[in-house]
Formats: sequence, structure tokens, C-alpha cells
Amino acid sequence: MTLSNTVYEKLRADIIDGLFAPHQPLRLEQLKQQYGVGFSPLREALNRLQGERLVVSALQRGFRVSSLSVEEMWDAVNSRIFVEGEALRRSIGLGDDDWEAALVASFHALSIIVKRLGQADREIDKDSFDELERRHREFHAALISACGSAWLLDFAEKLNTETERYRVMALRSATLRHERDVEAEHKAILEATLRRDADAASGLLRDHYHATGQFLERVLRDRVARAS
Amino acid sequence: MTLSNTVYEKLRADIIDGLFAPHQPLRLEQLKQQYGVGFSPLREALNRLQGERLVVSALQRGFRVSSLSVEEMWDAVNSRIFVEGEALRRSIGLGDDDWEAALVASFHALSIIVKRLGQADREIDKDSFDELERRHREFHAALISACGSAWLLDFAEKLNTETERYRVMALRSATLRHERDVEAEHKAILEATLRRDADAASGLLRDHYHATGQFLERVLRDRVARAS
DNA sequence: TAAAGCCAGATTTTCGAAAATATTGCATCA
DNA sequence: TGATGCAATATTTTCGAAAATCTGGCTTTA
Repeated sequence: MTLSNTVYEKLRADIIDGLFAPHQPLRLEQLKQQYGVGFSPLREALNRLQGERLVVSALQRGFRVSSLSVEEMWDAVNSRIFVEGEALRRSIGLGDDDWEAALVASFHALSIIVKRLGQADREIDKDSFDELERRHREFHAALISACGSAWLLDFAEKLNTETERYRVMALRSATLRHERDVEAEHKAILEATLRRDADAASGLLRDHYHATGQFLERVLRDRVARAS
Repeated sequence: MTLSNTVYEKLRADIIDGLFAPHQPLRLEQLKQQYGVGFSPLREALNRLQGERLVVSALQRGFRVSSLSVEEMWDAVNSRIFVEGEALRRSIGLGDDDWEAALVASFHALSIIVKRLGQADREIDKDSFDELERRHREFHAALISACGSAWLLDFAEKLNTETERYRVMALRSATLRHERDVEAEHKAILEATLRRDADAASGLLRDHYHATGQFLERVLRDRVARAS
């Protein structure tokens, strides 16, 4: 691992995590202290993150964390529905037994962590929270992994990163709770996929993301109202 | 303009142009000479290009130009059909008079350069060639510019860059000629779009890109056969 | 002969200083 | 007072040297 790669991954995780607030300037001197590396790896990492839209740069004014908004969130959610809906259809058409097996496995792994966190009434620690996010990401990735298009997978990953920032923020603020049974939605998507019903599966996936979008919008508007 | 930005744009243009062959390693010392800048702006530019998939990097082994293949080309072409087809539908639904005016203007500008180059039997100079590519890109960008989704536009741009590398290579080798009337295809897309017929327009766009894909495949296979 | 170890040269990666540029606070002037 | 210019400071950007790592060829060894 090069320092450049390491600091890229750390910065990426920290931005998604909300350690740096949206729109906050990222001062090189401070980052240098924080991550214990020189300018070069930092600037390389920031240039890469720029391509993922996690940071934006202004000429001679350095980098800042990109901002969040209801409009951007909906664009990301709707694009995700569009891209992953198609990728899921293709996966259902092309996926073999290994794909099915990996899909079932990733759903199961997600169920386990969901159940464990559901039982515990205590505060959820960061590690568990990270694992939940990871398992969730892996389940959705498994659904579309057999689509056969590197570009669709690339787009889906970018959109997942973007929406992950909103999800993390929403679950952190925790003032609102979903009333829905997310686990049941996942299960329904899985079952439609396994019986190779592309229309049903992509429809359920659409509903799933759309419901998430509505939840995120409520949280975002709540935060804005609270702040003013 | 920072040096980093300048060298990024130059490198990008030169890779698309085929100045560096696919899969060729990009040695920093050589690039330093060639572009007259130090390591830092070069590495920053290369890190950004990595995000666009124009270069790939291997740990401690620097950067190389990403490679081209028939499979990758078809993935890019099909993804383009998918993404731009939807973006065109949305543009047709949302576009206002200004959008229509700009669209007609960009088609006209494309027609002019096509006619000029069609008349001249002489060798096409680099500037004219670049202008043709630019006008072509701008026409296709104008079609989808009113789609209202920053993400779809972002994806379309990435895919255009990717396919541009293949187009440039194909038109350079020039051993094969299209038998089709590309200008007529553009005109048909424009007319369907202006009469707000989304099904017809996106169907024609699909056919247009698919025909281009078939042309590119012939050229690619011809090159491989020629090389062996 | 083939495999492993090692050295020299080539190359990438990282650092901190220097140059270029932006920002802030203060003084000056109309 | 309010705008403008200037100096001091903060910050980004760039450079070239140094450190780390890889590559290819040579030698040694079994």
C-alpha cells in the first residue's frame, strides 16, 4: 500500500462518516497533522476524491467537502433506481449458480447483523454501525454483480457512495425513525430475484430506494428546520 | 489556471488523440520533459485521469494508458445507449425553447463542418478534425442537456470520452469507410426530438450508436488481423 | 542446468522548502 | 463614513532532492 492510497481511503471513509462537515474547507496543513503524511499523498488523494464528487476544488483555493441537498439526494436516488434496475434485470438474465449462492450468502450476513442490532436496545457502537453499512452495501452489490457491464457497476458504486453520505447522516441524527420494515423489503427483493422475476425484482428495488429517499428527505428537512 | 489543471487537460487530450498507445506505460521523467512541469502536477493529473479510466495505476509501478478492446467498446456503447436514451427522453419532456434553440444551433454548426470536410478531398488537417469531434460532442450533449439530472450528464460525459478514444483511432486508421450517412442519422434524431417524439428519438439514437459500434468493431478486428 | 540471491540502475513515491497566490486587518484618502 | 490600497499572514501550488521500491542481469549454489 502506498501512503497515497491509504490516505485516500481514510479521507473517503471520514468524509462519508461526516467527520468533515459538508462544504467545509479541507486545509492541507491540518490534514497533514491529522493523517501524518506530506502534501503529495494528500493532494493526490484529494484529486481522486474530486472525481468521485466527494470533494470539490476551486482554483488556488484548495479543496472543500462537497455539499448535500434535497435536490442532489433525489437525483442520486433516482439515478440509482434507473441504473441498478437495469443492472438487476441483466443480472437476473445472466447470473449463474455461483451468483445465486453469493447473493443468498450476502443476504444472510446482512440479516444476522440486522437482528443483532435490533435486539440490543443499547447505543449502537461505531464498529457495528460500519458493519451494517458494509453488509448492506454488499447485498446490493451482490444483486447486480452478474450484470456483465463494468460501466453500470461503476456508476452504481458511485451512486452508492453518494447516497451513503445521506444515509449515515440520517441514521446519526436519529431523531426520526423509519416506520418501515427494511429487512422485509430486502427479503422481497431477494425472493423475486431468485425466482428470476425481473419486473417484480426491479419494481421492489425501485420502491425500496424510493422509500429510502422519502425517509432521507424528511430527515434533511427536519435538520434544516431545526437549524433555523 | 494551475499547472495541474493545464497538464491534466493536455494529457487527457493526448491520450484520447492516441499520442500515447493503449497499455503504454507513462514514465514520469519523460512526461516531465514533454510537458515541462514537475512531478506534483503530473501525478495529480494522472490521479484524476485514473478516475476517468483513461489511465490505470499499479502499486509502486506507476501509471499506464488503459487498454482498448472490442468487449470494452461494446460495454461503453451499450451503456451509452442506455444512459443517453433515458436522458434524451427526459430532455424531450423538460426542455424549453432555449434548449430547442441551442439544439438546432449545435446541429447546424455540426452540419457546416461536416459539409466543409466532405467537399475537400484533400487530407483533413488536425484542427478540422478536432473541430468535427467537438461539434459532434456538442450536438449529442445538447440533445440531453435538459434532462435535469447531473448524474446522468456525468455518466454520459464519461462514456463519451471512452468511446471518443475508439472513434479517433478508427477515423485515423481510415482503411475502412462508413457506408452510412451519419449526417442523415443526426438529422433524423434532431427532427424526432423537435417534434417531441421520445420513443422515435431514443430509438434513432440507439440505432445511431449501435451502427457506430459495429463500425468500430470492424475497424478493431481489422487492426488486430493486420497486426498479426 | 535451474533456482535463488544479490547488486546496480531505473522508476515511483514522499517530503519539506520555496514560489505563487489568496485573505485579512489596518491605514489612508476622498 | 466608506471605499481603496497596502502590508502581513495564511494557504495553495510547485519543485527537486531523498527515500523507497521495482526490474533485469549476473553470480552463486545445488
